[in-house]
Amino acid sequence: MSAEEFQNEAASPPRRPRADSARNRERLIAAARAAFAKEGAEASLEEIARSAQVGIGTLYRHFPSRLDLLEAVYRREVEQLAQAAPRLLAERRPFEALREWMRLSVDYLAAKRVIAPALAASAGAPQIYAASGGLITGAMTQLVERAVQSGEIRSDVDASDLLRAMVGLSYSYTEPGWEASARRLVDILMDGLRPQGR
Amino acid sequence: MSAEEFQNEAASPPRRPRADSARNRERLIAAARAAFAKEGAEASLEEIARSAQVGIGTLYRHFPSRLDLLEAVYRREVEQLAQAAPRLLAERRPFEALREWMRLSVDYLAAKRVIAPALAASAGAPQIYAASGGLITGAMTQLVERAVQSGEIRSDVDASDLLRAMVGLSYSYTEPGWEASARRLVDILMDGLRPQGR
DNA sequence: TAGGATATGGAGGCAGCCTCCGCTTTTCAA
DNA sequence: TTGAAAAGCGGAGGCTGCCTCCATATCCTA
Repeated sequence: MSAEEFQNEAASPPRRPRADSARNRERLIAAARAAFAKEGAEASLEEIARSAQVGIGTLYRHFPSRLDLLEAVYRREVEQLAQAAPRLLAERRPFEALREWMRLSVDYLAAKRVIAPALAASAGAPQIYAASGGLITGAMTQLVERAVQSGEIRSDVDASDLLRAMVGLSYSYTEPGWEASARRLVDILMDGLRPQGR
Repeated sequence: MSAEEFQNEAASPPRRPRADSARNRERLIAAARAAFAKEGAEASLEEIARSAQVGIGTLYRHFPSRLDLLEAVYRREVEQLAQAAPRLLAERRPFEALREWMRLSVDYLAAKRVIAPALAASAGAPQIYAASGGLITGAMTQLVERAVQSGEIRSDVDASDLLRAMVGLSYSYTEPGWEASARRLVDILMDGLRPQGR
């Protein structure tokens, strides 16, 4: 190891990241989110850079591969979904919080639907899913526990039941109108969750 | 309608399709099958044409879109799987025929796995799936009935049970070693099917 | 405010998509 | 068998997207 390298490692005081860099990163994620939702995982990266008003080189520095960008979008989606749980619980009654959260999760499934096949073709999928699974389950547990405690839903369900139901919702992925159908099913499910039927 | 057109429709003795055309079509399907299995649904069409030793123009005439080619490969796969059932039943004992057929179906799932996401992004999926579902169910029914009749498997199962099990097998699609795992599960399942446990 | 670290963006080279049309092969009627 | 028309072939060419590279611009720290 050379002298400079050693110095780099030992003495470098970590600079604050540049403001424009962070801003461009955000723009890219937002543009990518929209593009992937609209065009699928094969959306043109040059088009994404254009719509983020950023050079193609900038896109590639932040996200060296398509998968990196896909992953960033997915991660963001998961984080937002997880963060929504406590916010919803603070804002409304537990039952409505749960219902609203389930609705939000339909968007999450839309993202996952796009990303899963792309991710499947690569290594590194495990870590991403493991992290996201934990966040989702945690959020769900909060919501279900509160709703059970308040007596607004039956007490013999837990987060894993709803998780399974969500997977079921997403099973009809390939159909054209699946999102509308999934939303309808959320309502039905929520009605079914009320103590002693309605 | 013009005079020529009328004549075309009424009096034209249908020419035999050209031999080279049929041959090239077969070559293309075979090359595409290999390429899609190896590279996924995004395999290069020019590469497929090259490996079929056919011009790119020929590929496009036979299969105007990537989806058409994908569909032809899938349809072929389904037909072969369905045709394998009676052949296996003629060749070996019903239990072994069923086991072998289940193993073959892992390859079919591999094809479906590649094609489903591509098909999902388009219209026209319904007809394809409807036709394939019927063929598969028919083949399975034959195999199960014969194995039950001969007393080689328990009598309280039917084709739809196995179909469901197959879907379950394919559930872990995204994992890297899913094919090996699926094959192992086939064996376990077959053991479980023996009358009174083994 | 200067100077260096950091980030930008787009030109350019490459590959894949798809169309178009001049040329070749096959079929069929005589 | 032959010859002409139908059918099919194939690849050049135009276009778009992928990704790299580096001269230039911007930001952070002192």
